[in-house]
Amino acid sequence: MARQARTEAERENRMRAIRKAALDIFSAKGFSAARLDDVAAAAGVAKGTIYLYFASKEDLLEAIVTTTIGATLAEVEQAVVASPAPAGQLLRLVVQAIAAGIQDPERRRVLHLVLSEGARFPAIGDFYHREIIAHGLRLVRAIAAKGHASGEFVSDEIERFPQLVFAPALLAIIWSVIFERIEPLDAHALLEAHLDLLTRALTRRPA
Amino acid sequence: MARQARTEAERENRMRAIRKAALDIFSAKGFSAARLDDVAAAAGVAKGTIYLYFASKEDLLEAIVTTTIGATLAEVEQAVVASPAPAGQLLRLVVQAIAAGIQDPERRRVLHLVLSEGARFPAIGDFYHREIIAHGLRLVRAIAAKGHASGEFVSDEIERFPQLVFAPALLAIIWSVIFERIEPLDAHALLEAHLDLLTRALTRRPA
Amino acid sequence: MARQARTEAERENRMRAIRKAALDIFSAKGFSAARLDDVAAAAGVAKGTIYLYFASKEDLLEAIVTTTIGATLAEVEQAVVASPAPAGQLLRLVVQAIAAGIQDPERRRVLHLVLSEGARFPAIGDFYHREIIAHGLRLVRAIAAKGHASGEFVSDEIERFPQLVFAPALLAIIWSVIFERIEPLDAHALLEAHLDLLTRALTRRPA
Amino acid sequence: MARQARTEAERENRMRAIRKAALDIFSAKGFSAARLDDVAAAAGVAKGTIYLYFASKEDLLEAIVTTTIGATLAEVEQAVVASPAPAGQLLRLVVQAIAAGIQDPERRRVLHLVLSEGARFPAIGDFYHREIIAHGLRLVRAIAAKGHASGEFVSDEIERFPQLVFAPALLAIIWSVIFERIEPLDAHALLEAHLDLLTRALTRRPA
DNA sequence: CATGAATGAGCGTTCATTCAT
DNA sequence: TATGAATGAACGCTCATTCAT
Repeated sequence: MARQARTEAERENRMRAIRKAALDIFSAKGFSAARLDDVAAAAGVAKGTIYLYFASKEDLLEAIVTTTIGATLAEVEQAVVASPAPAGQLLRLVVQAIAAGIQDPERRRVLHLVLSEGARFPAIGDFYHREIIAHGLRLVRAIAAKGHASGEFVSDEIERFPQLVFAPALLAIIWSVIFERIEPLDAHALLEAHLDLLTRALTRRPA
Repeated sequence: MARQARTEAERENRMRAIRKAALDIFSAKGFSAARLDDVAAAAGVAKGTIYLYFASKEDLLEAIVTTTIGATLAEVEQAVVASPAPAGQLLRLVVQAIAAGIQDPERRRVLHLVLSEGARFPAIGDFYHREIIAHGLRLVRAIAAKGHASGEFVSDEIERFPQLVFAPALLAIIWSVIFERIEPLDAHALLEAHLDLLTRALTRRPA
Repeated sequence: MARQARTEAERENRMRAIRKAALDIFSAKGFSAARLDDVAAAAGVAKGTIYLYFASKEDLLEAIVTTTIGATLAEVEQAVVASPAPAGQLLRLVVQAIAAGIQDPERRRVLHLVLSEGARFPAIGDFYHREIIAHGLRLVRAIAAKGHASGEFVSDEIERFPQLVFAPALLAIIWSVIFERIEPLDAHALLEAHLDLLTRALTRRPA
Repeated sequence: MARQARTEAERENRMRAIRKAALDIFSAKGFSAARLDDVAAAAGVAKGTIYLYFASKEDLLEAIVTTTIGATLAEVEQAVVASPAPAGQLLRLVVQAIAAGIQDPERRRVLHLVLSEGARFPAIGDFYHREIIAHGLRLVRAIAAKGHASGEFVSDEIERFPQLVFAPALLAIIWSVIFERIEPLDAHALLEAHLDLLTRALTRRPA
């Protein structure tokens, strides 16, 4: 029998362990095909124990997604809001934050889960849009508006479609899960190149 | 002979109907959660009939993916190979072909299936990489090389990372499946903006 | 694999076999404690087959009850309605019909199921009251009224409480299931005695 | 000593509370379907505590039955044994004791438990027969014999089948659990009518 | 003693696959 | 070839029982 979790901290540890195990199994097999037996085994608990912490398999999936929010963007948001730096530099901060964010394999797996299962579980799509996507888009739009207003940016594409800033990161995540073993991709360098292109396309060049 | 031909045509029709139905169901529920009962019902055949045409549920999934290859890129590939047009224009052709390719909801569903299930079914990942991805990357690389050699393109980012050309399309597909209902996205305009940015960044022509 | 039931008659046979097996198991273990594995084994089918015929375990229980209605009382009802015989004799017919009805061990088991599980499954209580109880009470009341009107019966107890006519049968059923092995009870003789008492009490003829 | 006594009293209180709660839950859901979680909650103790007082769920069921013996019949037995009263009057006492006994809803629930689960748990059947049934039958037989011997009773039906005296009470219990909500039944009046019939059938009438 | 977290066997139900017709 | 009844392994979830605290 696993040590009983009587304090709140122990409880939280136990939940984390189960979520971690579930993420591994869900990522490997897909949510539907994953078996809670395997999750339990991976977490080192009995099957029934999972239900002491999560109401259902689906609830466990949602817990995985909702507890793995990157603080990354939030920090950047803070830093950017009142920064006097030029827009180009702020954009660089954002892309670098994204790059850092998808460095962690665990977070990458969570993101892939969102992409794979989000369509079937509206709660996940809603949550992710509300907590992550919306913030990211707002942030990019703010920077784009600033750059546009100051004359630093020559066009408004990323103001209209801030998603363009994040698209390569999305591709990197998917690539790492599906095609990495066939043709490796240096996600970091990819985002560097992306940033270079973005910067060159947006910022006014010296005469 | 005629009888054989008629039978063969009927066979093909039947397979198509099953694949079509399966795509609908798989997309709606996810591969694992989808039930062949529903597929059979949607295809208007008995459950056992499916097994006369496909060896297993997984085989059916692979058949869906492998038979829905866009001829689009192949055509473009033909057109581009010996074209005397400037690289920027060729790139435009490619992005427009991509835009056209993801216009069709059916193909979008197939692509989402690849993204969702590709990780679990190497055959799908392999196939998709070999038949679609590799072609696309090679095509973009060829254009990039041409543009670079002629001095039309000032940098080599998309030669090193041709994936950057496709990333927004990928995002559009995923967005349409997960976030469309929350926040609509005009995929066509998105790709237009993407092309503008890309062209400007690569050619660095005066604003 | 059990022979496929393609005709309606075969289907009905299969259903009957499953119901029969379920009755055996439910009676032996109680509805809740009974396992469908055992039912399937007893019926000679695979577990999944049960679900081709019954929507759920509970549905199977209801099917057992609703398909084992004694035609007995119905026949008596017919016979009694327009009979010119004295009420005492009609009452005798009813009690004898009851006696015959609980002779069959299978029907006795069904009745015990109703008594044991009826409290938890209102549908069963409703059905049984509507299809069996109500008929029986109405029948007895009609006889009692007739006897009373003609002066044959000197009192109205069984008109007010027709249940009194059936009570010993109920006891016999329960006794046979719980106490028979400890102290046997001759249900037939019990009902005979009951009828004697009843007749004497109602007609008050000299000893 | 005092400490021991207090502890013992507390122990008994605790057991009573658990039995009471268990009776409620077992009655509502049936023994098998009842959950000890609910019993514990209803008793205001932790689930594990139940096992400090009862060896198992089944043991708890048996405890409920064996501790809820009506003192009623025992009292009557005492009163009847050496009474000079006529048999008819003694019979009246017995039936009234029965009526009083099933007035209490708690005892009615216990009786229904015995009827529902007695078939599956021989210990319960045995106990109930030994402690309740046998006494009741012996008592009625004694009265019947007395009445017969004295010439007060004209026949021996209830000597041969003393169960007939109790049958309506059994029916009343079952009715209250299953059919009451559909068609109410006045148990007290039912037993009154039963007694009237019995008395009229048995006792010699004045010339 | 009391608690309630943990266990793990168990069960109702599902569904991909098979096969008799 | 097509059907759909039958199969039986599998899985999510439950809950009586145990045991560390």
